[in-house]
Amino acid sequence: MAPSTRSVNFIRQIIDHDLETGMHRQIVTRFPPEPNGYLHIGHAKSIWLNFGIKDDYGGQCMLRFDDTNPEKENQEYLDAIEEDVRWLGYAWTRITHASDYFDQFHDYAVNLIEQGLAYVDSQTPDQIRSNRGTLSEPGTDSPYRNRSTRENRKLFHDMKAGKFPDGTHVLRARIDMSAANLNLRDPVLYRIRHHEHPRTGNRWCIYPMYDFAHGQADAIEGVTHSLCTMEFEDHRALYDWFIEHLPVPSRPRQIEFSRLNLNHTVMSKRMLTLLIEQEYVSGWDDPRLPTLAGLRRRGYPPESIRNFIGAVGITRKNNLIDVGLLENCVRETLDPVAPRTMAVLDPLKVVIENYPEGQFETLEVPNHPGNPDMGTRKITLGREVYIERDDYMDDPPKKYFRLGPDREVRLRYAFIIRCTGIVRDASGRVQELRCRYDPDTRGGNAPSGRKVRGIIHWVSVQHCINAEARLYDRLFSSPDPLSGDRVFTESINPASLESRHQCKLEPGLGQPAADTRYQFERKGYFYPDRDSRPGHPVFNRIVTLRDTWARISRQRIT
RNA sequence: UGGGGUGUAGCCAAGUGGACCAAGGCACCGGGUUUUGAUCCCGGCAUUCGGAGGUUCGAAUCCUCCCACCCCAGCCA
Repeated sequence: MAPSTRSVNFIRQIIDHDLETGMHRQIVTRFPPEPNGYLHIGHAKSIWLNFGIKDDYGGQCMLRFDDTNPEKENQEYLDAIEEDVRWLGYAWTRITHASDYFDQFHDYAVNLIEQGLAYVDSQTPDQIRSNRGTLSEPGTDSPYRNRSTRENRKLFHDMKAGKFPDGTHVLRARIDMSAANLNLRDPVLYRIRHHEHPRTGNRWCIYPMYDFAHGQADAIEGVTHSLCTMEFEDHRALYDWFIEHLPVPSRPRQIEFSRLNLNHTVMSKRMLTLLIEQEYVSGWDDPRLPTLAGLRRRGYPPESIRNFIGAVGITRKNNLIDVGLLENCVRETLDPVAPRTMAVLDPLKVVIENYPEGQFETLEVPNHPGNPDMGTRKITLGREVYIERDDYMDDPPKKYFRLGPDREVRLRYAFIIRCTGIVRDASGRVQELRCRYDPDTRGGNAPSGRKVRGIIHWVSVQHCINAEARLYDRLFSSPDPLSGDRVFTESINPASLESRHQCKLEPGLGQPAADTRYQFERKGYFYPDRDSRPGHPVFNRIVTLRDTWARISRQRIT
């Protein structure tokens, strides 16, 4: 982005101000995922924001696992999250866990009890709910709200000691049951959960709620700006209440921004989990998913995701961003660096009748037309080649520049050929093309001065390798699958994955370079999948090239 | 009918009362270059900022009212 167009998002403006006024000397942020699922591109926004601030301001950023609910969290997720953050290109100052501070949180809770600001409530969950009131009516005080400090201290101690079953008591803050902000109606601080925790094992049977853990963890870590998404805005009053009433070591400030929404996909962990469990997709790293693991497997370079987030920006507005913008970001990062190669995804055999049988010739071609530094490679041409099936039409429409009966086209980097015959199978389907080539048109321009508009890619029948290509498209046909009253899985795009098993590739692709995304000329960017086996390469299509012809032919139809 | 937010082009998004008859990106529409219908390049794309009033010499920016959309009633985060 040019300097003149660069603007600073509202959070950085706040930080700049806090630095100028001397409120802070160093900025500390944190990225606080709950380890109950894999990270997706929405998290990338938060990661980009928090770690980006750390990097640009010479500050600190913690990777903090918000592990306050042992029933949903596990080690697999902890590991995956670390890997994804690292892959995205960020380094944390420290890894921490909310559970690192369980002792401290407990002491804070006792502190509130001593101040008369917390009490043990022994109502049932149903009673608590119905006594909370509604959006427009105040709640009702719990009959246990006025227990003595002594009694509360004892009960809380017994909760901690494991003397009660789950759900029998909770510790609540004593704030205001008639507050307009529901979060202030005596929120639950601790609940009993006889459940093993991935890190603290069986040491605890009471676990703090998010609201009671998050801000205090921020304060303990010296977080200066606690950045979270808009749905926590109503919680800020509670966040501040704890900070004010507890002897915390610092005073963090919560600032909210809006989460990222992408069209033609779903982002919520609940929906992603459902797609995986019901096997609509193959797992958390299915290349159709917006998870970081999925995007990584698909072939998205981390840089392209960072650029995308930067392009989208940080605001407080609801948004639904066009996935086309993401696709544009990959193309933009891949175009200058991806080595070119020719690959035929849907092969149609062409026999060049006037090319001598058994004869081959080698052509030296550039790996990147715009960057000679990327070198050249040698490819082989012979009498038989494969071309793309849709580079031939029996009855070509206007503006179709490719092959048709008695039409000419250039084989990229090689000769001009003319289609002189069509071989069909019993059903009439084109099985093979017979062509003649003009030996004077090798490589450069035609001596006759003849211009051929169409250039198509090809591969030598005798020299290509067979491969599988997985062509991905958006997972949902609907731009906003969760809207409307249909079940969201009904709008899953049946063509979101198309596997082609008979692709013909240049032989060099048998051993693809490590971590390299290739451009299959005219077809898109491709990345080797981990399902590849010796003799059976598998490539994922990251994204197609921009395709003006597809647009023109679409217009013709509509 | 309670509280909290947000409204600038099809999608994002700058703009923080005066050089705004409003940046930039994506998309879209032209045109040029091109042995990828790719890339690249040039041009077009809001007399108007959710609406209506008002303050001011001057308003997208301030005030008033109205409208629309989003979030909140887990012992989830």
